[in-house]
Amino acid sequence: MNSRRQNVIDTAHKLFIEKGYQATSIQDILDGSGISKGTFYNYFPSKGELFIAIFRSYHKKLRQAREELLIGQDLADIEIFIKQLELHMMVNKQSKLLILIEEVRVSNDDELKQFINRIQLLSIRWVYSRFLDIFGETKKPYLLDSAILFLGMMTHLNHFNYKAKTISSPEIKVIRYCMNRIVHIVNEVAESGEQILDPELIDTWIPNFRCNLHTSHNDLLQSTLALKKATNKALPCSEDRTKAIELIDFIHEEITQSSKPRQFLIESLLNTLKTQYATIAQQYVENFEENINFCLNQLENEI
Amino acid sequence: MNSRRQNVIDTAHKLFIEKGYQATSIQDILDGSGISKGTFYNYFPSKGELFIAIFRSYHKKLRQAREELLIGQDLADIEIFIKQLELHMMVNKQSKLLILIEEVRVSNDDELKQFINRIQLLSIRWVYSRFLDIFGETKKPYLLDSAILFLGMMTHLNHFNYKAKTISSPEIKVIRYCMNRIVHIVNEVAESGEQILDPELIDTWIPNFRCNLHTSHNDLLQSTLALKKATNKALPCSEDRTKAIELIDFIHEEITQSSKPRQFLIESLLNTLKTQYATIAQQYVENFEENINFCLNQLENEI
DNA sequence: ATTACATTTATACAGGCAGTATAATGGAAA
DNA sequence: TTTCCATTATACTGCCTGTATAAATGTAAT
Repeated sequence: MNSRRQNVIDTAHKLFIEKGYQATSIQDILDGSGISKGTFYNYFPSKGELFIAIFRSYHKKLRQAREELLIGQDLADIEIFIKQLELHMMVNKQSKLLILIEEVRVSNDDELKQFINRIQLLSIRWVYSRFLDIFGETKKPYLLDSAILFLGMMTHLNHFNYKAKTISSPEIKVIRYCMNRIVHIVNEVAESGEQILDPELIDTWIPNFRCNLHTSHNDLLQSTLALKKATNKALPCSEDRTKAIELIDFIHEEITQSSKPRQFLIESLLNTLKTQYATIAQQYVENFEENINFCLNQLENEI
Repeated sequence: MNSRRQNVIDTAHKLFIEKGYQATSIQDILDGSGISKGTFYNYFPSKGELFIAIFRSYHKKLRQAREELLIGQDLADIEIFIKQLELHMMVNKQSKLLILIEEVRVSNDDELKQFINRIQLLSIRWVYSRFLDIFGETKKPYLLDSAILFLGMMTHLNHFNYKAKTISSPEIKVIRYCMNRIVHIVNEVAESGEQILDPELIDTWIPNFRCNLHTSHNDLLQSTLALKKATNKALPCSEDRTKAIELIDFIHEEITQSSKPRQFLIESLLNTLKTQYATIAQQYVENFEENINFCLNQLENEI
């Protein structure tokens, strides 16, 4: 049963928060969740995979919520970025995922280490891409450095601000403090031309990025064509038909052309497609959506 | 024998660098250094203490070399600070201590974790105190934040710069990059008055700081008085006597009054005392020096 | 040279860990 | 009822740190 599995995940998460990952033995988890060893290894191939399962469930929700904050907003608005950071910190505060990651990052489990590494890179890439939104293409050469600095500042300052429990500043203050710093930094380095790392590097660091993209784009193209065909059949009214086709084409282009497809846009448009033009044969829409998600996942490196 | 012990330390260090701390078993160390288990536990009470022994030997040398760079220099000179940072990075590069620390920081061994924690705090305090030298008392309220930001930036940027092996910037470029950033930051936050953490906090974070200082200062006073008495006896020439006494008093005050005694000054003066005024009974000078070192160690928290 | 002491070795052991293997048990669908 | 699958209990492998101990070796003093 799936709820049993989820119960194990929740129990383990609690224990990890209490005692730490390494210090929590599988026996502890068995005792805590009232299952037997056999069942545990039926659910998860290893302790490391259990951790990944915990992380994944949070990360997916977080990524969605983070993207939703962008809906209808100006991507260049720093305040929106700050809201996103607040969200991150809120989730991390209650789930203690960042603290656990710190611990797991250096565990014996090589697979787990690789996973964590990837997570960190993805978070750098996210900040980098948001900085690109905020500061614009002209500042691009300096934004990987800036993203790294920003995360370094945030991590450290947060850590010690957390240590100073009794008189610590609220999280939002730390966020704004670091944002104020980074805005100046970006302008400085752009002016002086100081660069440490070329932003191109980020893609080489994240494995599988864009390597299987070509084939999945091909699949997407197939399903797009099929969907358009079905649309032409389903919508006799020429006006509706044109609009629907335009919609489909836009989505397709957003995914294949943009280096960072706006997920919230795509979701909204897909919804329109499903509700407004319900006469289109469902199977084609579903197939289309499936391929879209596959591509998006690949862009996000399906962590 | 001590060289045997040192050999174990060196072997273990090599293995830790190759395979990591956790992945290196004590059996590996035994095989590598050709000793038996009994001898190992005769040398070190635990694997964690072995790690601490490795770290200590490097750290002590590093601290000395770092202080020596200050001799005869302007403490406010940023270039000197940069030289010190270069030294740090050079040592860390060959010994991989920072990487090992990252790993050990989250091990199961609570004592070890505490030790690492302390190391990190000491390094923050060091940067903070150097910032105080460089930026002056007027900027003091903002310098703990700045020290934390600086270390955060350096750590992160270095990490990823190291990752980009083939085309990575030299360390000195990273240091200068971060220094340029922090100079601007200090001025910014001083102007806008933004503060996250009160510098007073740093002393509360580092345990045992100044708690046993009183008694050791008392001991120092005793040996100072004894030395001055011996000096009076040993130096008939009134001029020499006055100079020697002034010297002793200066050292005593530097240690008891200054919150951060200048070690290079003290060392130099002690040397003068030993060579120029050799007629003073050796035992008193030695006792004096011993007490001085004890006090200094306590200030540095005898890691 | 012999005695006395400290260090070192070899080896067995305790207790804990992750993960495997397997036979017995339970419940649900066919 | 039988078949099938998830679950349980339990024992096991092989690894780890750290302890215990008796025998061997070296070393310094008598």
